[in-house]
Amino acid sequence: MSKTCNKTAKKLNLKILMKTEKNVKSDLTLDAPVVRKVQSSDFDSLKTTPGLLEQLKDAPSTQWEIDISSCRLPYSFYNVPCQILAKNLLGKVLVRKLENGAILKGKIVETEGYLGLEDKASHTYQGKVTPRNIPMYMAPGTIYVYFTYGMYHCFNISSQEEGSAVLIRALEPLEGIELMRDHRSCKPYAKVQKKLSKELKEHELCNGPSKVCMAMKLEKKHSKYSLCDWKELWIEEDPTQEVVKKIIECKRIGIDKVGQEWADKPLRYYIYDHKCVSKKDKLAESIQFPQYKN
DNA sequence: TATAAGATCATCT
DNA sequence: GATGATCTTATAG
Repeated sequence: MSKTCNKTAKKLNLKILMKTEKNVKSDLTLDAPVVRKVQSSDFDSLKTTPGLLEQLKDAPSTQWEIDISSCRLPYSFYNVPCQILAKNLLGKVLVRKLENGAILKGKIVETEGYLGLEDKASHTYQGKVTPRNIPMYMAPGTIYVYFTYGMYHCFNISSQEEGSAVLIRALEPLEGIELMRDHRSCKPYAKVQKKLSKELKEHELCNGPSKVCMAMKLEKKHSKYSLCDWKELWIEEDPTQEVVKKIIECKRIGIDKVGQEWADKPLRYYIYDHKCVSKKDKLAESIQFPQYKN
């Protein structure tokens, strides 16, 4: 590295390690230098590291693949502010094409917005950059699936603002329901593959962010593909054209530790009175729709 | 219906 | 070495 580069890197507090067998884990596939640690204000340096923000590509190629995904929503749908996208996603249909050709569909009924750099609950708070959260900085519509609690995944979609994304928290199963049940019937534990104690009801198949990932077979290896052109996942309009009128806005789930200001922001959205929502907020419901008594 | 505890490990500090 | 944008089961009311 030249003197100038060193100086720049030092100025940015940016630590770049060249890719070696030793320091790169299997989930990192970039040939470019890998950003290992970046100080809070250095997210801008992402743009100057070649290849770092490039999406993975695997577009539909057969005529059938092109045909079945021809109704996918375009880039312009995702290229809007996070909170708008989170609300607009309600009522849309998430379509998953498995490698064996099976199709799974679910209507999105619950989402959460993570606003990016300012949002204390966001993985990208203060411009933090790690190998895991890079998809949040990528073009709107990029898939971000992360692994959590030792055995679960959560599926997000990047939106317009730097580092922002929408978490998909719940779906209403529409198609491929028996397959979803199969995918959900085994515990996610790596070693103890026990069956669940009871048969899951339809509304229990995707009523939580990790349940969505289990049912739809979404894993972290799917991160960095785009909903705009990946052949295995996309979003469509609801063919029934049902208008989503009653949207509840309330605080997000499971982020109390970040402090009241951000924990309490109304960034969770769900379709009122929908059976597949993971957790209803009775207080928010009674305030926003007082005419419908709980 | 509500709450608590335990599972389990990649990721980050 | 600590933690977590969760889920399931058990228990209490």
